[in-house]
Amino acid sequence: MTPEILLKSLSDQTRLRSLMLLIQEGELCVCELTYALDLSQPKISRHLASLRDMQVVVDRRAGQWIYYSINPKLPEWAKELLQATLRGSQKEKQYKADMKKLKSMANRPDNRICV
Amino acid sequence: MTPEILLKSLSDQTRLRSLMLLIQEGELCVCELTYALDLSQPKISRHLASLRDMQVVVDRRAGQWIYYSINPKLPEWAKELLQATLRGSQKEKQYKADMKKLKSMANRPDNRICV
DNA sequence: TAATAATATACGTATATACATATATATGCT
DNA sequence: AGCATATATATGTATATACGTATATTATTA
Repeated sequence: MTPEILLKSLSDQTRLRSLMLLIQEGELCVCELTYALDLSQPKISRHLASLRDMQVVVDRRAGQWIYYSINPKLPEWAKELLQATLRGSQKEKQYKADMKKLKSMANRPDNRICV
Repeated sequence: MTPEILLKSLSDQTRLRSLMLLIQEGELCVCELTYALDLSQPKISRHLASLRDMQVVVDRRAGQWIYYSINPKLPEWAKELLQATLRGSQKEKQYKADMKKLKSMANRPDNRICV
């Protein structure tokens, strides 16, 4: 992982919003992100795929659902960068709205691994 | 300053390389960055202007030279994000080469404010 | 096995971003 | 004033990136 790759992954708003939720929630499936961010499924899927390709996140399949989470193997500087980003994001309206929407989602798949 | 803006400013390699040198050196003029990064003057100038517009850096004129430095008013999370980026960058070949080139520059303007 | 749900991908298009080159502006010096 | 140096900007072009829509894939359930 290089700063260039990690920063590129954070340079798009959809990926940034997704990652901020992932940091907070541990792991989320595509449908949860689609709902929370109010964006189309292909759009979320495409951005998550690019995050996976860049090894910023990892995925695991659980039945129909594919759960994404921050790659635990990220180097320390990268994790700290993400945490700093989160601290900055938590002041933003958009971030707060996203979290609220996520929490309000009915029928969230609950077979997740708790983190 | 928002994460979106700061991260966008870091998503281009020229801006990233410039910022990494600025963090280390305190302040640098356009000609020093042009030399250290081995890029055209307009390219450096354009990117520094965009960093200034985004308020990531500030500038001051000293005679013919215009010195750029990290905006001291950046919020804490942003400074920490930049430091984390620096820690990641210091492992990279490119970063090391840039620093080496900078140090090797003859006739660096020396009327800088020490930081 | 058919139908449904969740996710992924392909493809054409639109937009943003960076680039090189040329030119303009500002300062210092003689 | 005239010239050199440092920096900035304008312009057209190329490239990267994101987008919407349609379709494919994979797993579950009836």
